[in-house]
Amino acid sequence: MPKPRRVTDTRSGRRKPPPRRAAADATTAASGKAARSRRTQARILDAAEELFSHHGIYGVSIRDIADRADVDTALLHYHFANKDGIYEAVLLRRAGEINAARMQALDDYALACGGKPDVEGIVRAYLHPVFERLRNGGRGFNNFAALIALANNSELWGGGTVKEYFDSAVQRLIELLRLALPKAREVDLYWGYQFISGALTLSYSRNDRIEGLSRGRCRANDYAAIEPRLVEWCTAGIRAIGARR
Amino acid sequence: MPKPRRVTDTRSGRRKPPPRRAAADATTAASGKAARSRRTQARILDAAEELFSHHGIYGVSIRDIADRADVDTALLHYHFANKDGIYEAVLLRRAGEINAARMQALDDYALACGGKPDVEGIVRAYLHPVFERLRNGGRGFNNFAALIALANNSELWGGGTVKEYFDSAVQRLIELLRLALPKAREVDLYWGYQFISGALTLSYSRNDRIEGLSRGRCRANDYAAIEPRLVEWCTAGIRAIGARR
DNA sequence: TTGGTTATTGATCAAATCGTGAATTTAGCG
DNA sequence: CGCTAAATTCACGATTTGATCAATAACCAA
Repeated sequence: MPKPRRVTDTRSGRRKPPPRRAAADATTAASGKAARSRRTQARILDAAEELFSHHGIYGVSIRDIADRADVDTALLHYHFANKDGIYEAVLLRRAGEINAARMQALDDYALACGGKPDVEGIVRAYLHPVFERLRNGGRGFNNFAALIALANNSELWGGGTVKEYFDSAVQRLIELLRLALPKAREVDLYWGYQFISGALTLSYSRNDRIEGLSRGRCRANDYAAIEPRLVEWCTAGIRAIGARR
Repeated sequence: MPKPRRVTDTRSGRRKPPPRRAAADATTAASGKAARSRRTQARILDAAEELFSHHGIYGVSIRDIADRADVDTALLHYHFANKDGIYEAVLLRRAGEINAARMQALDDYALACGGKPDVEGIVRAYLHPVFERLRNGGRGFNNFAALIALANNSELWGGGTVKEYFDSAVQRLIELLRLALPKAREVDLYWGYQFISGALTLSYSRNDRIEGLSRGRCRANDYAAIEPRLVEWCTAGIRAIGARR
């Protein structure tokens, strides 16, 4: 049975000298001890990200990660204390960045529309940063996204803490929708977000079903096909749901 | 590492006398050896269903299931050969029934509408059987649904085989949508289904986020609130996406 | 060079896990 | 009743897993 979840403060349990990444300068210098350390940490996280996204958190052992990253298992404990630490580090590495990008896109649009946002523009701003990264972010981001999809539709590890990293952008999204649809009821907007989230999540999850169903006419990771359709879909949905009485 | 996935034919690997449920009569007789056997199997599956839906497949051990079902671990091997067998049995127990119900609902509507289906009616027919069971199917069905949500947004065990149990109803759904929207393009209907599926899946997954986001104004399992909104949402979305040029 | 700190490895432990085969109970049948 | 086969328990072995500790390698500063 999974040991009692202790999502908070896994890091404090560490007994070995903690790596102090804080003091390191922002330069991605290719030499030096600190740089090397950072590189191995990244390699470990890349391996963990990929394996976790495929097999789920409990389906991957510390040894699996160490093998794939080509380091000793003890090194994982040295850098991340324990398995929880690795998992959290994997999520935190990208969560902040993507949320910030969404926030930025929404703010940009809020400015550009001159106080008169419309649903389609809002939805597009909210969705685009993710699709952009799905297309150009390399395999790493796609693994991360699949992992998020896994965590999002379950209460597996990190269920509590990590999801909150995305909350601020969601609140901003709803705030803008309120401006665009002043007559819509509060709860309807929240349900609308829930539906957006579900469709988006499935888009980047590891789920090939549509390929079989459509007999190859749709490819599951054809993000260029998905993005515009999802924007139209959500726009129409929100307008419909926002018109409820 | 998760042992090499062998989703197909886990049952054949069994080395002990297979339980022959085929010959059993349909009566749910409360006495007799076969009946007792069936009851314990059901208890095992109930336990497994609940645990799997919470912790994922790799997060649950055979012992966990045995403890909760209050039987010996060896009995699980006797009835289901191994962990894969239990997992598949959990899914198969309900997958056929829910798919058949959906099929029936779609057929009923196709008849009732007199050859002139409209999007809203189709969507409602497709969604209703699930929501009905989410409300009245007892905790067991809700566990099953959460497990499906988990499997649907990942490629964990059963990813290949089991999902296909739902395919026939989906094909029927799309067939009807084609009638309702003769000008829509094929691929757009498939993408539409994908978006429906995503939103629906998130609805019955174990994901409380909306409760925090809405500061308690929406409850994640308030299916009476979700169903009508989801119908409106999907109807509007499909119409929009079907009007693409 | 030397010495100290950090990063990394190798060997190993205790606990947990899956699975098995022998033993025991239970139910039906002549 | 007594026999047989199915259902269930008991005890155990092999392997895996997360984690630790001492020992070594890499780096850097004096």
